[in-house]
Amino acid sequence: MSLRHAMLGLLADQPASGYDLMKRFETSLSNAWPATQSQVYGELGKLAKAGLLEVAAEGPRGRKEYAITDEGRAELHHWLTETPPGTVRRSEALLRVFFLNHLTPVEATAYLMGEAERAAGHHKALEEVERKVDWGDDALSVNGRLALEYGLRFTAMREEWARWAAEELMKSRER
Amino acid sequence: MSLRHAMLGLLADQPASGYDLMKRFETSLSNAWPATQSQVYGELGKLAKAGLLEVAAEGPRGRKEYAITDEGRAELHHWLTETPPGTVRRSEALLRVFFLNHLTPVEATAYLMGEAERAAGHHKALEEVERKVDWGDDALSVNGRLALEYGLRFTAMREEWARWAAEELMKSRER
DNA sequence: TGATTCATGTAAGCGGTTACATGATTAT
DNA sequence: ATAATCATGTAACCGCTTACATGAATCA
Repeated sequence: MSLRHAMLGLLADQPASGYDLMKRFETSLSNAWPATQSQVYGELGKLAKAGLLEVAAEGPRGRKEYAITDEGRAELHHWLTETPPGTVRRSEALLRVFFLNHLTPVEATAYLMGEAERAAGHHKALEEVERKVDWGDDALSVNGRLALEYGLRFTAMREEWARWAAEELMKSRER
Repeated sequence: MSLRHAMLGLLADQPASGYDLMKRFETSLSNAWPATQSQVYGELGKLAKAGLLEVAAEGPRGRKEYAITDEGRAELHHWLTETPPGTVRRSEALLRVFFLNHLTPVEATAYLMGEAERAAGHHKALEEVERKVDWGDDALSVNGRLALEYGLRFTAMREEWARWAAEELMKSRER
């Protein structure tokens, strides 16, 4: 149930509509926890019904601006401090590694080199973000930079690993 | 639809029952693609109906041993070589980083240090696996070692990042 | 006036988790 | 005997994705 907490976290900074939240998901959270429009609107309704949010204002085009309640803040705090983060991680890319023996050496190497390039591309994209965003000293900038650094280290690690793995495979094929 | 390909990949090595597959998921694939018992049995039925698997033999206790068909092998090969790996990665741990500003400095640091320790623990567990498994020169050993190395690098990276992030947070709080 | 942006919602379907339910065979 | 292991299946539920559906307000 991380989506609801992601939304509570965003709304803890300032009130927003579903539409606003979607934009914020796309720009900041998309690499950690993507969400779709229908999901966001659905969850807004549930959170309001549960008393964790309330409709603070209504605007043109049926716009509903949601604000977090004290109960919502308490739930966010509880989630952040009392519950251990879920650790279930699925990686389709890693899964494939287990089946590389069903490919020819050429195909397997091609896959790993492709992985290296995908990681490198992702890394470059993150560097681009780092350059374009003007980072302030505000809380969101600080947190965003921490998350970005995680992404940079992760993509770098993935590229290095993939190149290493390609070499390992070649070595073991020689034997 | 990675589960079906994970199952095809396992069955490409040798025929197995649902029960066998479950054990293999638990030992080798659990870190890349966990699966539950009900999922495995359900998918076996679907794959057999689709002609990618067939019941090769029946044993005691209603045991059904499934074998991959040529069609199944073709599908596995197609998946491995023609389709790009899905890249959707959700990380609850990273998501929380975006909301660290809603915690006190003490709480936030505690969270990051906890992350570092969780990563270190996971790292140690993988080292334990490395020590206990007797790695041969067979295909599964080679692939397994590649995947294990990925895990080792990943957990090391996470620990380092978390310690770095905790320091960064302290620095920015001083200002 | 016509395109773009803002804005909200519903419905079908899929993959995954948890829990329930049953029973045969083998090892102690 | 009885406990552990082997073995298969079903049902309810939840979160997420995709697609559909509608329309008001603003900008060029």
